[in-house]
Amino acid sequence: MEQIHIKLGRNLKSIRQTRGFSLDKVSELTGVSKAMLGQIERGETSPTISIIWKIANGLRLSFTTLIEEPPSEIAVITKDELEPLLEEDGQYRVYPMFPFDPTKKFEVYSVEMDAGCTHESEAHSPGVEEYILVSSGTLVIEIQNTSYTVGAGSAVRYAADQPHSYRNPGGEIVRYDAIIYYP
Amino acid sequence: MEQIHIKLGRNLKSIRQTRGFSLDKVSELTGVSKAMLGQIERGETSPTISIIWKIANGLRLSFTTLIEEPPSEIAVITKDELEPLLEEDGQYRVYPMFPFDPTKKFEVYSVEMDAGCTHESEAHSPGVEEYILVSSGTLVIEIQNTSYTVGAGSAVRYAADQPHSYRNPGGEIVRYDAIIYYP
DNA sequence: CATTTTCGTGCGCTATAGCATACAAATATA
DNA sequence: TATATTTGTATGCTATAGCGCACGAAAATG
Repeated sequence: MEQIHIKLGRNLKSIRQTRGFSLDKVSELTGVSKAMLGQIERGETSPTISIIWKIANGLRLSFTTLIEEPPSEIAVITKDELEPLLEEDGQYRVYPMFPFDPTKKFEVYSVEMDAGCTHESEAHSPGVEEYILVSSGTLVIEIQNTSYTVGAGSAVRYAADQPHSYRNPGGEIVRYDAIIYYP
Repeated sequence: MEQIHIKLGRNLKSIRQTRGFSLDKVSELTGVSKAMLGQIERGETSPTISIIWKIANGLRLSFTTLIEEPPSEIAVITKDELEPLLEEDGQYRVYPMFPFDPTKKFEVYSVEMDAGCTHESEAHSPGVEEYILVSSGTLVIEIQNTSYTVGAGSAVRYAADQPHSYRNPGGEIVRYDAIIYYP
């Protein structure tokens, strides 16, 4: 994950420049010192929320405008370059394809489960939903004492604010993609 | 304006408690020290954006969730308790009824113009819009070398990214409400 | 050109963000 | 009731956020 204050600096500088402001002008509008503004733009510092608030106020910016990723950027991720999270003795491997990002509301990862493997998952917070898309093998999901069998090409959605478990009963590896949505 | 870090602390504490987490648990989830989390909740400190980022990430919260005002609060504002911004020798008085708030995208103020007064306004940033509702008297707005006469009960909307001026040609006071929208 | 003004960065200093640790109160376990 | 365990707070200490000021480069003005 790229450092947040780098993003902040880039955004601030681009906003300032498109408006044709100097650091002095922004300092006057926001009450933040010119030197500090320069450091923020260069990503040399991680400002406090008070300073960010002053900047957002003085420049009449919404909070997210300062933090958000500049739109439409292409990101290609391959499993090879990712370090999987290993559980169940390495038989359950989680690849964080699109890790959680506070400016969004979800995260996406791919999972590989070896034959015969079982994985228990704790209850998440209320309102959290999981979307599972099985791409190969057959996955059994148990939730509220009921088992759901999901073959390759099928998908499930369920409220994840309760304990649930994944099981690969077959003889071959199971692969699925999971989307976790946070309300 | 209430200090932002007070709000942040309140929100964080309420989120933590509804999820039934201890400070230790949150510290473990976020990588932020327990002591710091306590201080943030008590509003004793203004954390840096890096820390807020860690918290949002660890708790799977959107950025705004931490900052936003708890919904549905009643706020009553009267002009009497507001200090107006005086311009044009006090003949042009601006009352900030709902000052800009980075979690919203607009601000609202009421204006009083004495008889014969004129006020010039600089061009705002691109995309900014102004909504004017005249409540008493007659206001003349000049924009792009064209004059628009707006009587009591009427309203105007225009792109404010160009110079514009307000004039009260009549013999009585003019009052109007203005909404400034920032894209 | 010479001179002034405007711009961004570098410097030294103070206040405070942030950590690890220790502590006191409350709750749980015996 | 005594003993752990878990809670939040208080205490130094270090790193750094944030300021005012001054500097050199660039642009503007004469």
